[in-house]
Amino acid sequence: MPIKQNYMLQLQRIRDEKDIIIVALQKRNIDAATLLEDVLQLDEKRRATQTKLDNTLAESNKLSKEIGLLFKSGKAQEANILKEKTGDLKEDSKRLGDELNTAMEELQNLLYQIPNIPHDLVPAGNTEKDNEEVFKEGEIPTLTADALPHWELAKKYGIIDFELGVKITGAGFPVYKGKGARLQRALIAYFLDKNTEVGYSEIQVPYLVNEASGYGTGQLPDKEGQMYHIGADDLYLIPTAEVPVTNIFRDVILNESDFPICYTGYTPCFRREAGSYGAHVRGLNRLHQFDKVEIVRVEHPSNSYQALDGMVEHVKTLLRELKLPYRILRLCGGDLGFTSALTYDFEVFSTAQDRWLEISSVSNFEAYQANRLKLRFKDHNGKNQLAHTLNGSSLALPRVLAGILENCQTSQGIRIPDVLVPYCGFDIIN
RNA sequence: GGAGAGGUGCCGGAGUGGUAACGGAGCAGAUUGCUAAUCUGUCGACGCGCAAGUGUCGCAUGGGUUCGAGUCCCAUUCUCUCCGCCA
Repeated sequence: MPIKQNYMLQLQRIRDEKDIIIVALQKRNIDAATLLEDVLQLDEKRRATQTKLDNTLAESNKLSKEIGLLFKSGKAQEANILKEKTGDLKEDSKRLGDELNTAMEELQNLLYQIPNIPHDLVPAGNTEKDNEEVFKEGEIPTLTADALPHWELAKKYGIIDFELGVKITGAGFPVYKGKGARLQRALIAYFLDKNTEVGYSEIQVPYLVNEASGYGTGQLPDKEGQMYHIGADDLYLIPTAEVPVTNIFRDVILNESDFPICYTGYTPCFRREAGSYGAHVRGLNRLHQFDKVEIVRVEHPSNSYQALDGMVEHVKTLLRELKLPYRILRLCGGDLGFTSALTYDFEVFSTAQDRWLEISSVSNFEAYQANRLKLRFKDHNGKNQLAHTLNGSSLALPRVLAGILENCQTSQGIRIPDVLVPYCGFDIIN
């Protein structure tokens, strides 16, 4: 009888460090005490059941073997006597097996409710107001009185058509035209080139993923309603390239020498954004479909924070070259993603809107995703350990575009940042 | 969409009801005077144990038959080949 083989390495940590975990999760404003207690109790029940089941099965295996040998040597009568003794064992093992599966399922459901444990650096706090600004760079231009927000500029120069998108699909699906479309393509190519230059290998992945992949990176079950779901085939449109790229490593056991693993990929991203309305979703601020270039790393646990810093530095160089004013925030516990241990958000300043727009989110998931993915590596002792996964946007296109339009507007038109000119083939939109 | 074949460990590949051959890779240990060879060991998950160890489960997935299932039955799924359709 097959027993479900869920991977529960998290359990060991909960057993060992329950109190530490409870304290750490308080940063997320979660009181996990009861939940963890339930987990431990259920775990105990599960282990007790498993021991009983193992013993029952061992006995019945032994009997079967004996029966086999008796039949072989022609002692059918003795064999038949033994046969009669197997009935109870069979019943017991069926009952225990069912109990075990139920316990494991319940346990798994509880474990899915536990978010990642925040890193020490994560500041306490509830909302985005409590995020900690750790870096700021770039000149915020002084705009003239007739400066326009990007959606007006987009209309004025005919480069983005929001209404047309509404006609074809609905709100949040803009149509990029002419130089607008070309600028998007230029940004994608530029980002991919910059990423590959520093060692990320370019990859193209599917835009639809199955349920297992959604669970692997943690979008499921936490963000069930945020992804577009194709019912007929039970597939999800990806909300980020993180999902397909990281799931490359689902059920994989790496060698230590495989590290570091660095991928970059461009994909469109699809998000339902259920529940977000209002002025803040105007123009390119919040879309249902947008383009993004992503970087993903799989690292040895001892190196993952160094890798995180490296990713942050790399994203900085992109914004520096684009000459956009930006800042970096260390997300507080309340704003931290479910699966992340430490996240840095990059925000570009939208001059005409007088607000900051998130354009990148760089995170270390430590072993959280690896636990779900069963992504491990063999350490020098031959033991399997969970690897660490990281990812970051480099970058999300629409808000970069908004930043360029608003910050680079002049009376002559939109001045394209120098680094993009070779990719665009023009230096001004007018 | 129709028809057929198939899914066995890291890879290759046997196994048609009695408890996963064999070959290779990688890794570890031992040994040998040296770009290497040889020998031995070596899959994963979970439980118990300080440990040595030991038990259970795993042959695509889920059920079923049986004292016993890789092997038989049912369902699902994926891959390949041919046909159809098609960028």
